[in-house]
Amino acid sequence: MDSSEIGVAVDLVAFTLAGGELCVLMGRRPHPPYPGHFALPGKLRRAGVSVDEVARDLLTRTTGLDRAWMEQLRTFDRPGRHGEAGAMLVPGRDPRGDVLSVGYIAVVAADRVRPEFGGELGWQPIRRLPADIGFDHREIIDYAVRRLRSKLGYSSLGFQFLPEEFTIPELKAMYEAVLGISLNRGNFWRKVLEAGVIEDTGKTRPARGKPAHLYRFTNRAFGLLEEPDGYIGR
Amino acid sequence: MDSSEIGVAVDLVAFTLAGGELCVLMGRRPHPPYPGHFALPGKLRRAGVSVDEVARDLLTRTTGLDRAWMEQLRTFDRPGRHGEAGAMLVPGRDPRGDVLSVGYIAVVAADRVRPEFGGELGWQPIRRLPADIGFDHREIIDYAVRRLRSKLGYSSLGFQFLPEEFTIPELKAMYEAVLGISLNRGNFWRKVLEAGVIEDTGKTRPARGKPAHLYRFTNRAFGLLEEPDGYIGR
DNA sequence: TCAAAAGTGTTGGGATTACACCCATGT
DNA sequence: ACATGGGTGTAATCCCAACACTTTTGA
Repeated sequence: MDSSEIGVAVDLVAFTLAGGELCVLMGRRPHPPYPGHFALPGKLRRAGVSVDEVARDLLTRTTGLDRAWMEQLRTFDRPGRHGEAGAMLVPGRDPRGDVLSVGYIAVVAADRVRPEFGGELGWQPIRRLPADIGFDHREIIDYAVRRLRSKLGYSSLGFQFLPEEFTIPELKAMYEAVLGISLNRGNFWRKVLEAGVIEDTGKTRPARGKPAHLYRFTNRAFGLLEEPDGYIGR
Repeated sequence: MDSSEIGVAVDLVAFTLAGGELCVLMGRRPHPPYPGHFALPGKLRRAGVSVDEVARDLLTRTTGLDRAWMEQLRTFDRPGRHGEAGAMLVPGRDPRGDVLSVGYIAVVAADRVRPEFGGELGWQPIRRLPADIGFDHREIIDYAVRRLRSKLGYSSLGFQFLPEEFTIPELKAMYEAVLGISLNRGNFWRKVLEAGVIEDTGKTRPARGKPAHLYRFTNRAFGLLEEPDGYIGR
């Protein structure tokens, strides 16, 4: 890439629930820049291919899934500062050149995750992220976590973490893992049932005590309120 | 621009209150593409200059202001579809080529607006937008209005529409104009005073009836809750 | 029969809503 | 004095957090 050209990259922040914790998909970089560092899955946008398509391709290549909840996060841009003679004074977000990154956020159901896919990739718990993260990817992840937590409150996004059928305690555990707080059992119950967004399947799942009812998500109530903000894909 | 290259543009959605209505800054295009159509102020990003800087420069060139509340909105990208022979099948968002746009949103105080600046530019009321808007700028504006209305509820953004000193009825009128709804006078009063985000200046402004107190914004209360981006933590 | 986890009911208080009423000023 | 718009009080209601209690299973 010529130094006067601008590159456009797409970086993907894919979340899942693993081991009861909120995790993000990252890999260890084999080559410079930032060799040995962790980084988000990323790819350069080529002419004629939209960033949405690049993000979807990234998701498929890294998780094996071709459909999941995704939306654009933000564009991250910090070019390097050059002096009179053209020497670099302050490095930008990508040492290779002037590359801006369009961040995407994805949520993957725990039972759909295939960790072996994509070679070096793995799920990193958000509460114990590696210290050596390349580029500005730590900043991108922090921003993505805030957006995720925020959207959990006013959208049906949370159900994307769960399998087709789930119990209310599992639903509660998901909220607690993502938000990083603990919720009141009784109040959570009433709230989620009165919202009318889940329906009983009639089945139950054995537990250590009383078996729990299995529910499934129904978009009946959310559908009216939720905007088609960033839903990509069918 | 070569057909295999990617262009990065910045488009600015600048809002203000004019004539008691929410308005957006637009100009009429003198040249193709979309000659005679309305469009947002926009500019190509050149190497070494961040999109933030381009957006700030756009604001200065169009409104004469060098500081105002601004934030990145989203990146809009829809390249054209080409057939086997390279012929265009479906046009993209910019007929000139493969240009993605990083949208920005700005809020300008009504008393700071200089409509004569920037030649052809003018403020268009959001409720009566022109039918002939070029590119995908109508989509960008609609998205920006939704974001603006949403952020009004959980951030101090609204005060950016008003001059340094304002009355509570003026504050209420601003909220009503931006949200497009009417609010209860008495409840608005209590809510805004109990929030502790404004302080009395001691001065009054004459009105048709009883003179109204002049207040000024104090970020004391918001400062603790508001994060850099506007997300409120708990 | 006891522990563990699912599921339900009750209650007090803070926030929101609707609306009535008083106050200060120009004409 | 009266119309106009600023400013205040209050009762009804809704929502929510806290917490105690009951139910159903496995060991």
